[in-house]
Parts: sequence; structure tokens; C-alpha cells
Amino acid sequence: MQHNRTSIADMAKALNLSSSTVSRALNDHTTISAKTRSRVQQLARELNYHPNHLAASLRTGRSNLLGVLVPHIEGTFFASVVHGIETMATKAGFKVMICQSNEDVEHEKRNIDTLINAQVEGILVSLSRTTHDTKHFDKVHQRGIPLVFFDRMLDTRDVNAVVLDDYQGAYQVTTHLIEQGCRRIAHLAGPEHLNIYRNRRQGYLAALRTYGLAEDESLIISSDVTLADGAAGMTQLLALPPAQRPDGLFSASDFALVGALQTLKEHGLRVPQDMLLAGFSNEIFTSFTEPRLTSVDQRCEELGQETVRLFLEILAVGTATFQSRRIVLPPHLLIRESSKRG
Amino acid sequence: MQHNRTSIADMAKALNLSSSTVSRALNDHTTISAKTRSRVQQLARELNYHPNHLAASLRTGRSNLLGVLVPHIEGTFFASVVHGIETMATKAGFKVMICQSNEDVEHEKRNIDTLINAQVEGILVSLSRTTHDTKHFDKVHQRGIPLVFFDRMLDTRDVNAVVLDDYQGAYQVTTHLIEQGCRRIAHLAGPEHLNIYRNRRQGYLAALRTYGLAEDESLIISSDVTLADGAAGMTQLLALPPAQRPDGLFSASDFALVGALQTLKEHGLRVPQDMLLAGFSNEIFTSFTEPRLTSVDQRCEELGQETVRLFLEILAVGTATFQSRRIVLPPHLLIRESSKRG
DNA sequence: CTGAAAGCGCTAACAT
DNA sequence: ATGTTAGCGCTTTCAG
Repeated sequence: MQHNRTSIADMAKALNLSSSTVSRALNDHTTISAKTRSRVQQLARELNYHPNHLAASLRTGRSNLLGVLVPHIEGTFFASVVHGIETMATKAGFKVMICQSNEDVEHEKRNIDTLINAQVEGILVSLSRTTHDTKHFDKVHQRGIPLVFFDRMLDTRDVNAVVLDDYQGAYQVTTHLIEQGCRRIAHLAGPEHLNIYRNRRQGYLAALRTYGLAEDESLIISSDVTLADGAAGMTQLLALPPAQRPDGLFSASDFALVGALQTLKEHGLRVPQDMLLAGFSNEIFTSFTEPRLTSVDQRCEELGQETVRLFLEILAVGTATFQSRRIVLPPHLLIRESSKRG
Repeated sequence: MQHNRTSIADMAKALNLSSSTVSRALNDHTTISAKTRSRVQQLARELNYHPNHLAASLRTGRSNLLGVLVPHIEGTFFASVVHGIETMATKAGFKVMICQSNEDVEHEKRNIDTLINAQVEGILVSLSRTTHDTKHFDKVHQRGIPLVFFDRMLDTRDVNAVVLDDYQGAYQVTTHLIEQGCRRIAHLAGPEHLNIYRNRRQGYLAALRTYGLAEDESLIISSDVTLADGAAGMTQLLALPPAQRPDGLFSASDFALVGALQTLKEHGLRVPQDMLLAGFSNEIFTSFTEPRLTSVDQRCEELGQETVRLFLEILAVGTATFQSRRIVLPPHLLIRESSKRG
């Protein structure tokens, strides 16, 4: 079978016109007569013409490509953010190239190169868990490519970012537990070097201070906050002398919280009667467990949309003159049975 | 700031070489002296040179781009499949462009155009729920672009596809319920026009026949198998006269199954004592509910990897001569508490 | 081993 | 309103 890949030149020849005229007709230029335009567009349809964006991009210097770099797209959070990004980007005429770092800095570095080589007009990134510095993003700056971080970032000056107010979220949820009567609230904390986990921990500590509750190191357990980590954390907490046991738990991740819940049940303890629980992220399954789990919603779609919006602003202004900006979205506390006393 | 975007021509000038030599040196051609090669690569590093893939693609006719079109990437299934695709594609030197149809044919059509225009070298598709015919894929064929369907497809002749053996999965799970003592097994079925749901239904019916159980239309409820649909379906089942009520339920979706479970509990019924439950997809939350839910694992990652592998085969052979193939992966039944009698 | 020259498909000055 | 020409950055004959 002869593969039918019509070019502008082909159509120009067929219609006895010049390439420029055909190009203009296809792009609805005003300076083209209605008759020529319709003739061209008619033929394009007949021949099933598809423009070669590669060629157009090379010529115009505009690829209409937007690079997105996430740790992974499994799980609710990033999948939803990416969905928000995709929606907004498409609306603005951009195609999205998605790369996953698999939580590995080396992967992340390679992905950055891939995106640069693909001539993306902007890069939206959420850092991998193993990223401790961001030197590999310098070349993005050097090339004048708009760079926007979302959710996971390092606290460098002068970066564009869209983040959830993790501090506020943690503060609210901890306050809620205190108001429900908890006096010894444990915390399953995530890796310190990531802003989101550090902020959640700070918010938790701040709420304790506000209510005059003592901070207790034995109640703060750091891990990668997976389901297994949550289970292990709870085991550790239950091993404390009875007087030191927590009466409430705030987990920096819903996954870890489920692990903790399962361990509690295995020990014959009940929620919320024996311990109040609250998590973070509002994963879909927080409504599927028993009891349903209180959590903090991260407004994933909005986060994605705001990230694209910020990118578009930078693109319009130009990286050289754009004043770096950080957008902080307020979180939504969702109270469910796991944290309601009585 | 002057943006530093070095080209091959720039480097050629700097080193007093021709563009061709520089190009060859960068691509490790054998016909280049070791000295020149290292000089070039050295300079490239210093100047932070990044090749323009758009230009290379235009010249070579090879974009190294692979298009992926899924209904959405939220939820475990597609996110995992895409992850599998990404891993395998990257290994083969392809970048992945992901588009979401949002379960809308019109969107799907537009996405196909976008991918063709982007000059992708292949398209991997899982159909939207609202796709009833595949005429819009004809142009993909016409242009000789390898096309592979995965999971959701229509039963047309002569298509390349990688699917899970939904029939077998449904047959196994239904058989399991029967062996656990169920005699009246209900089925929450999905939209008939999609192969996966039709096959699950057929597998269910086949198992009933094998064991001489009568098919009962009142026990088969069709819907879009969302959580809400599952709840509604269970409400409908519980409204049946006691003698006609099911003692087991096989849902074509885990989400619908959770809806059904919640409704059962609201009615004061227990699982597995009052009804056995089993679902499909092995969503992460099937291990988080109480009881944990029996489900059929779809081997998402493998599915993604196989899809890419098939694409690579077609690419190697050429679409013109490639004999269409369908790859069917056997499913894994995961038995959990929700379907264990006693 | 290296260079000269052409061209992938498109668009945008600059003509007319 | 249309045509002419040049060139985006790269690769690849073909010729030395």
C-alpha cells in the first residue's frame, strides 16, 4: 500500500498555487481570497492532509510542547494533577509530554535532557524523593525555558511554584484532633528534605504549641510513609508504656494511615473509640475503609491547572523579566468517622 | 540574559570543522578520528549543547515519539499500564506522548489528529467508553502508522491488540463463587459494546452453565459500573423477593463492588456471611476494605509492556506486511475474605 | 577521515 | 491576493 502523506508542496502543485498561499489558506490568513481558501481546505480534506508539526515547530521556533516531570503517575495524587495539567494545557493549545522519574534523581536528570531536546516550551516538575539539590535544573534556566515546580520542591529562593499549604492543612487537622479531646497525638512523618513533609510536621508541631501540648519525640515516627511503614510505626507506638501511648494519630500519608489502622485492628483496638486517626491527601480509599478516614484534600486538579496558568504567565512575560512567584493553595479538611469522638 | 542555545553549526565554526563532521562526532560514527570526536564532545559539554530533536526528526523521518491514547489516567489501571508502557518505550529509545480522551469519542478523534500531526511512530490506544466504531482510526492505517489496541477495543478483524483474558478471569471468579457454595450469583455488568465487559459477562454465564445453574436476568444489572452504580445495583438486588435474592455477587468493577458492599452494610447485612463478593481489576483499595475483596488482577504493567513489544515488532516488519496479532494475557484470581465461606 | 551541498516540510519576509 | 526566496537545525549522500 502506498502511504498517503500529502505535503503542502504536493497540494500547491495540484492546485497550481504556491506553497505560501496553500500554507496561508490552511492557517486561515485574512489575506487569502475566500475562493482559494475553500479550494485548498477542500483538497486538504480529500487528501486527508495532516500538517507536520515537527516542520512547523522547527520553522517557527514554537513547539507547542509542554514537558511534565513527575515521580510517577500511579496513585491518585499525581494522576489527578496531571489530569488538571492536561486539561488546561490542551485548552491553551499545548501538547503534553509526560516523564516519570520513578523517584530517582538520575532518571530525573535524564528526563530533563529528553525534554530539553524535545524543545518543550516549558517544564513542570514535581521532584523525586531522592532529589536533594536542583543543580540539574540550571540548564533549563540557562536556555530560558519557563520552569514551574508543583507540590514537591526544594526551598530555594527565586523559583516558580504552585503548592498546597501543607502547613495549614496539618495545623487544621491537628487542631481538629485536639478539639476532639486528644492530648497525646502521634505523627507519622515523611522524609524531612521534602518541603511537603517538613511543612506537615511543622504544622502539626505548631498546633500542639498553640494548645500548650508538649512535643514528644517518641510520638513522632519518620519513614517513607508507605503502607508497611505505617503498620511498623503503629506497632512501635503500641509498644510504648500504656501511659505514653497516643490517643490520636496524624499521618502525613493516607497509605501509612491505612497500615496503622490495620495494625490497630489486629491488636483488637477500635477506631475512633481507642484512638482517633487522620491522614493527608484524601486518597480515594479513605472513603472505603472502616471507619472512613479523615483526611486533607489537596485539590489536585486545581493544583495542576494553576501550574499551567503560572507557566503561561511566565511564557507571556518572558523568563528574563518574570518575577518568580509562589502560589499557595489553601487545603480542605475533610472530617470523617475516624476522627469523631463519640 | 543571553540564552545559550548552541547548534552544530556554531560548534563547527568554533572548531574549524564542517557541520557534517561535528554531527558524526556527536553520533559516535566510526569514521571519525578519536581526536576529533573527543574535541567535539568536549566542546559540546562545555557549551552545554543539546541536540534539537525536532530538526533531527524532520531530517531522518524518525521522531522517536510514541503516542498513547487512554480514556483517563486517574485510577490504578491506566496509570499502571501507562507506567509499563513508559518503562518499555524508554528502554527502546522512544519518548511517550500521552493523551486522554476523557471517555469521549470526539476527544478521541481530536487526539488522533494531534498524535498524527506530532509525527508519532506508533499509536497505542485504549478506547473511550463512548466509542462505538473505529472509523477514525482508518487514517492511522492509511499513513502506515503502527496501531495497537490494549484492553479496550472493538471486535474488528485484523487489529493488533493486547488484552487480558477477561472471559477466563470472569469464568474463574464465578467458578470460585460456585465452589464456595453460591447458587444464585448476581452480576454487575458494564457497557455491552466494550469487549472487556462483554467478555466478563460471557465468562460469568459460561461458568453458570458449566455448573448447571440457571441464568437469571433479574440478577444481571447493567450500568457504567461506578461506585454509585454499584450501590444502586445492590439496592435493586435487595429489593427482590427473599427467595430470589442472590447469595453471591460478581462485579465487573471493583468500584461498583465497593458501592455494593457499602449498601449491604447499610442494610445490616454481613460479608461473607450473608453474601459472597468478588470484583475485577484488583484495585489497590480491595485490600483496604473490610472484608478485603476478592478480585481479578489485570497485570497492568505487563499489559503495557507487551503492548510496546508488539508495536516494536510491527515497526520492525512494517505495517504493510505485518500479520495482525492479538496477544491474550491470562489473569490472576486473588482470593480474599469477601468470597470465603466460613 | 573530512567537507560541500542538498533537503526534510513548513512559514515569513519581501516582493509584486 | 499571490508568488519568490530563504532558512529553521539537522543528517546524508557524494566527493575528495
